[in-house]
Amino acid sequence: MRSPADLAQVFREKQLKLTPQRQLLFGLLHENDTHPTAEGLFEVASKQMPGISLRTVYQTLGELVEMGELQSVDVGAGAARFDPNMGDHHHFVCESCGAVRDVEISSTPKMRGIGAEGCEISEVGVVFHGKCGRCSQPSKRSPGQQAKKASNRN
Amino acid sequence: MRSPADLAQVFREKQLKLTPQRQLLFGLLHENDTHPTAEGLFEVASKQMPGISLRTVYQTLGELVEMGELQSVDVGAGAARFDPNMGDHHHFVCESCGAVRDVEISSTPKMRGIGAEGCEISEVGVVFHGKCGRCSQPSKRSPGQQAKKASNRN
DNA sequence: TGTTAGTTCGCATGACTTGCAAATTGGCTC
DNA sequence: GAGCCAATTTGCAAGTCATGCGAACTAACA
Repeated sequence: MRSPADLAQVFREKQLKLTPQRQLLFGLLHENDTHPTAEGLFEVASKQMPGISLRTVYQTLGELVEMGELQSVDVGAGAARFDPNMGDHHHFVCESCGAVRDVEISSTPKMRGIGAEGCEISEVGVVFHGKCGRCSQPSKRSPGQQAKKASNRN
Repeated sequence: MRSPADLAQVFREKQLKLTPQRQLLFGLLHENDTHPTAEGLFEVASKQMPGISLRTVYQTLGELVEMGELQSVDVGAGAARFDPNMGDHHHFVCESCGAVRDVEISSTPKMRGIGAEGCEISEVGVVFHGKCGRCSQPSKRSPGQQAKKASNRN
């Protein structure tokens, strides 16, 4: 994802208005690698701009995804996550605390066998499930089961 | 997934009742490799047992997943899919017709880099998105955009 | 400053799923 | 076969996540 300043440029080119709501959301996403949900982003945004609507957050995130400036990640645990990292990467989901992390993999998997013929693959998504470093250490207190609600944590 | 007869045995062992609803659902799942949604399975089941409740379908599917006789597959396109194939495999989703297919992959991806240390991986899910053989053939009429509703098709 | 197309926002709605409690029933004993 | 009881089914309500709609608002340009 570009810097907020670059995004302003892109918006101008596309004749999209640079509203305070959008600026705030761009900024929050840019400084954020925790893969927040729309709801999570809304909560943070609300603190800085009390009147902002959840509807606007969904709207803006949807636009950014359409513009290819943001990707929507579905890790199969409730709400969609939003990831400003548009590089080639995949995700790890901690099933204990719900945190989502970007990961690299050693090689992109290839389909083979029955299903492979005649299919046009446009995208491959790899999601690792397990326990993150913090949650798998038995000595320290686990962050607890928050997978369904965790939204803006690391 | 076991045959319906074997399942009856398993149920008896676990002191679970063998109701007509369960028998019907086991049978339908067993003869089905289309990864139906709960709703899709309910529609088929309703034809053979008009009074059956969608609630019961969800309930029964949930039990089978808990028992490890069935897996719930979230391909990030609306409702969860249910897959009686418990072997090690992954999925291909046609973004045109919504069909879900089992696929094998050449090797299971490995995490590396920043995210890898200290994480306990319990499961790796790979989902290929693209167009299936039928939908990618320009000569034939495409089955159309049904990804959000397709439930029990191949 | 005036205009206007693009935005925001609240509400309603839709899809999917689960909780709850009453009614029903499978499987057991007598 | 009758009776019992816990498991199951069922309908309804409700929760979560996401989007459509239309009125009110506003950024950007003349």
